[in-house]
Amino acid sequence: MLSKKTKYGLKALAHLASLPNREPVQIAEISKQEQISQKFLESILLTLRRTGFLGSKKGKGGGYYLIKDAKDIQMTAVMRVLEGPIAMVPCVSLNFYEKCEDCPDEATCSVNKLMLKVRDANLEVYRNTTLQDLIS
Amino acid sequence: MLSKKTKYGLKALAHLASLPNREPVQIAEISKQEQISQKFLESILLTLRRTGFLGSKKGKGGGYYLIKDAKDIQMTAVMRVLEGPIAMVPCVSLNFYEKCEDCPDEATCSVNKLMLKVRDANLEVYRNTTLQDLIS
DNA sequence: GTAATCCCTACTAAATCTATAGGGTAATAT
DNA sequence: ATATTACCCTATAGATTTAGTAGGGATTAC
Repeated sequence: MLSKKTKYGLKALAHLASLPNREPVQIAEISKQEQISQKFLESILLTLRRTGFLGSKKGKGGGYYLIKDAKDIQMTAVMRVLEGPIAMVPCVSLNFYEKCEDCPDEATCSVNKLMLKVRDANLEVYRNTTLQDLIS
Repeated sequence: MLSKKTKYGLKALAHLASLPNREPVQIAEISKQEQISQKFLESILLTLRRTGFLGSKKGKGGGYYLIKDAKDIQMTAVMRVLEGPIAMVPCVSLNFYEKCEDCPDEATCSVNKLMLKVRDANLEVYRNTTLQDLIS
């Protein structure tokens, strides 16, 4: 299940990407238009700023704006930041690899086999999808 | 994240599929070999029996056994029973479709767009993978 | 200075996951 | 028959995660 955090984060990014320019947009504005709890959205946008997707401007007339072109923002990066590892088990994760305690041998593990395929399929999608592809 | 329920269920199915015949195997045996809490495994196997993957035999010499050939068991079916819907959001689910309350229009929703691709990629994997493919 | 706006930490209610407890029921070997 | 084995079923509880809420602090435009 996709978390609301990811869902809201994606919607916010798409919202910003669909604007003609990169003027700062206030949290309240996005929150209202996308029907998201303002305080929750606040923490999500903060995360997206810290991880390099957004810039922000304080004070009156401030808000958040995209730092890069929408076509240069891959879903792999967005999903990892918002949803966490793309792999469904740590033993097939590229960026967060961990051995399973209970699994004696990955090479013969049925779960590993299946989840490896799933990870590859998902990576393929996320790598080939940019923020730009989600708006239009 | 893959739930332990699914992980254990897959391991149990693979365990049964890797045996030369379809003699009943006791819960305790699977539990021990695959390092799974016996009581938890018990409830998982029960689910798999109720949903038509396993048969069981009571009394001495009893246990669980596969009802169908491993090559005839698609991962789509297994995953739906153990992990739930394959789609990450209900609005792109084939079997559990639900409209999002907060989303005015699916056709222009960025989350919908992305999750549709992800669902298709995952379905492709699960449809083309059988239990037989996981043992080798 | 003041109002607007983002920044940050801590806390909490609810849901979900991962079991565990404790028996009940059916089948089998003898 | 009876003891034994093993599956069948419900309820509950601890741990973790999710989805917020509360409350104030810092910065900027005017």
